[in-house]
Amino acid sequence: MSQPKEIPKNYDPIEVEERWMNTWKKESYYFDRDSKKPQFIIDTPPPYPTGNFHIGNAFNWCYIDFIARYKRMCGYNVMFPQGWDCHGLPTEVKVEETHGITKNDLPRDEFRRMCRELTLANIEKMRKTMWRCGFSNDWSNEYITMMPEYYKKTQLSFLRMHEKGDIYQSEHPVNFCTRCETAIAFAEVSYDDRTTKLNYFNFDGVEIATSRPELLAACVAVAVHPDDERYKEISKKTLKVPLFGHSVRVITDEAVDPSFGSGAVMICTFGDKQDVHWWVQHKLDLRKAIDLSGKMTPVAGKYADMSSTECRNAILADMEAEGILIRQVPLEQRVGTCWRCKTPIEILSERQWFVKVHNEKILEAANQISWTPEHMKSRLENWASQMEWDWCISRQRIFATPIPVWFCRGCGEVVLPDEADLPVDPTSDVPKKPCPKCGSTEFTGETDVLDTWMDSSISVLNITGWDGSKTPDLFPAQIRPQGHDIIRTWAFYTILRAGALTGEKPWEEILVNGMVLGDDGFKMSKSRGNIISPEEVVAQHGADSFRQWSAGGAATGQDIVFNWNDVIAAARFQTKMWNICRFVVMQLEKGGSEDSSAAVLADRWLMNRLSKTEKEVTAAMNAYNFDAAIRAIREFAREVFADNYIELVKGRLYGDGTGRGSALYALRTSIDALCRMLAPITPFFAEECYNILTGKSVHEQAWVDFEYEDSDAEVQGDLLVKVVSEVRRYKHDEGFALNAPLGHIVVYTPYEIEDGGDASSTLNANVEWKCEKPQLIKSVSDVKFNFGLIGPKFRKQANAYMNAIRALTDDEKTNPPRTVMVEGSEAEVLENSFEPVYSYSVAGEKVDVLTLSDDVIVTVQKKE
RNA sequence: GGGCUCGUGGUCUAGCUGGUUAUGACGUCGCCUUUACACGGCGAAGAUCUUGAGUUCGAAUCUCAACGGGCCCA
Repeated sequence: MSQPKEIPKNYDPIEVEERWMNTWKKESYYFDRDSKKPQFIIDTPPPYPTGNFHIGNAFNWCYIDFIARYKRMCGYNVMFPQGWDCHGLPTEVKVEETHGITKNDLPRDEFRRMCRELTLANIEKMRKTMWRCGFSNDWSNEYITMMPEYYKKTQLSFLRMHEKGDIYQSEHPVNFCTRCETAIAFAEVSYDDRTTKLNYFNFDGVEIATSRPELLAACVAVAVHPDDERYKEISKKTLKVPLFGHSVRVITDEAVDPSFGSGAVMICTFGDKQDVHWWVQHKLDLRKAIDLSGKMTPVAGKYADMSSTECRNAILADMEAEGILIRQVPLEQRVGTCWRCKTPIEILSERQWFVKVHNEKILEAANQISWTPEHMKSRLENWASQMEWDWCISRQRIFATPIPVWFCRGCGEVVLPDEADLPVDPTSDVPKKPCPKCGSTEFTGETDVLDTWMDSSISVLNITGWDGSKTPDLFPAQIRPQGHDIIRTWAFYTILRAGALTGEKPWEEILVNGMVLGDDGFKMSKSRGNIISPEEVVAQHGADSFRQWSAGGAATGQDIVFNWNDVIAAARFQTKMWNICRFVVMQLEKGGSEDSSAAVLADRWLMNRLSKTEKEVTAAMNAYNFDAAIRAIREFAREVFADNYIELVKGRLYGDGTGRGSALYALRTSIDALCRMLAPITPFFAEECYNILTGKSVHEQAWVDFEYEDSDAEVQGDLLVKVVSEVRRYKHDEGFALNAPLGHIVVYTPYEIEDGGDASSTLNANVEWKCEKPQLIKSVSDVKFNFGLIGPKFRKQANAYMNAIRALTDDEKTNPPRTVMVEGSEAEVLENSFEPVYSYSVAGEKVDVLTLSDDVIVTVQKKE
């Protein structure tokens, strides 16, 4: 029994949450490496430290925290680590802005130091928000990808994959952002619609349509479809490129669309991905017309040094002057752009580092992983099966993990550091040994750095303790929770890297959540002004309400529209629960002996419902269906527990006669189970209630396992509840107050019911249960069919059969004949295929009659 | 253009391994200040389940098509 406490009348989520926030210890969430419990390791997404933990992150973290807390209660040794994926352009840009510099003004080290400082400050802000949201992160397993202890592992993974031949360097076309002056991976390309012009011009006698005239200098061939009659005689000939004068072949290829433009297309190095295809397939020359900064090269002759736009205009003008520009038509196209700065990407050929993509292995691993929701797997499959280029991992930036490589100035040999010397920065460190090939001691350090996904795609290896020596004991993790927007990046690359470094799948399961949309249904963006921050929601309604919204706002995997109403409804549910809790505590504190089991009908009925609810919630939590879990909890708490049960037993509780002890037992058992089931979703609220009730922490309790089956109590209790609610409705319809005294009620039922006086007290009437048929006049008002029986038997004649039954007399409906006529032939009347529905009227007595079902009749004799 | 996904009362949403009266929340309306709660209780109104076709005795649920939204991609 708890100490009597003054329980505040109102629940103040902000006060309660801040109090627990300051009481709880971070140590209680640490993963225990010596534990005998089964492990449950979560490969948490490392967010980009922008300084703002946005609502999409918070939603994602709610799911993770529900899982972490639930699994702890189920007896798992849980690791819920927190990572930070630090490297990247936005921080570089922010530092340049803040300090009014460009990255090339400073030594690389100095610039990196500034980036690190900003990142650490941002991380600190985000940690605060996460703790306020009640997330039970394991801060002893925090990792920060920009720190030497982490990027040392990134470099080690590079060495390992290089050793195996999975990493190579080559000159190959790559997507390139000429503004950021760096190569980018396909995953970093986004697409924008734009209108441009399709220019038809005379190409040495052949009409050609192009949207990129500025690439004329880079033209290496003209292609036509092999079956195109218009170009039969020019195929395999050579043409002279206008304005530039070099000669190019005419090739034929099935991929040319004869209906687009003139049906003849010029191939440039490189206008688009298709050009790259043709370039490889037909072994064409390489003419680089655009350089890394987006300027035209000497290959462009007199147009050299122009920007591509200037060059485009100049070439069009020159074509016009030469009279070879035929016409221009508007063209809708989607153009690939840099996802950071939206500059249209160019495809340039430069020396880059690549990781080999083994599609089949990735698909194989993906198939060994359990996907929730299942259909998300197809996104990875589609992406993997259409990958054509290897993963370009080199970037021409500064704030990133350096590629640990030197080039020998004597012989050009690639020189790698010893593993023991990691981490290294080849731009400032030097190899400790001379070149193994030529003995030279002169080296050039690689200035390219690694794609950030090279850091984050080893998150699971990092948290499981990979050091390069073997596959860690803790590997693979149990689950990867993440959004569907990064399936083709983070999920894909992680599977790739885990396969390359361990030969295994990275996790047993992946749980994919949806995106958070603004309350207007659109993606949140500054320009729409529909951004909502988690801090804003928490400040108004508390973290628990926000968490309930996350759980119940949408089915798992669906995009979720932010909705203040749902947050408010969640806060109201807590108020309701708070009052239930207060009621229970008040009753318990009134004293009196408490039974050790449920003895009275309503109590047994409640225990039966509680047991069913527990099973439903457990199944939902196991399947990560948090919406179903919170829905089942709310339904039990509100409808079953508060509105039906508590109203029913108040009579027994207010008195001190028999039956009070049984009710106290039922109240305590229910509230205890509710607190524990709510603990993962509303940790603050559940803790406050549980603490008041027991003085203990709910988060140290085991998950509910309440077995109770009592089918008599279920049937009879349902009837009791139904009778009470029907009479309430009757009172309402008759204009009585619900607690007005009513007189004499008789319930005729097919079985004996002993309700312990609950119906009488709750209805304020003398309720009598009679196991007999009432003396009433009965008539048949309708027929109820059993479709499950009639359908399969009669098939197409089902309707005709049912019509024949309806046409029977009332007497026949009660005592059916053997056969009826169905569509002109005699058909057997199926046993149990229908039952008559009766209505009743009164014989003699002056009572009102309520018909609950065929065999349950309630008569009400109002008080005189 | 392709893949995935969604389209359910005014709004948001559950159900979607086909079966009798389609879930809940917010909003609306009526009644009730009953000793846990008016941030409440009781009740009511409100849905051609986007459209069309098909399968079936029976479709919100399965199939196909169309229209519309979203995401990812070419």
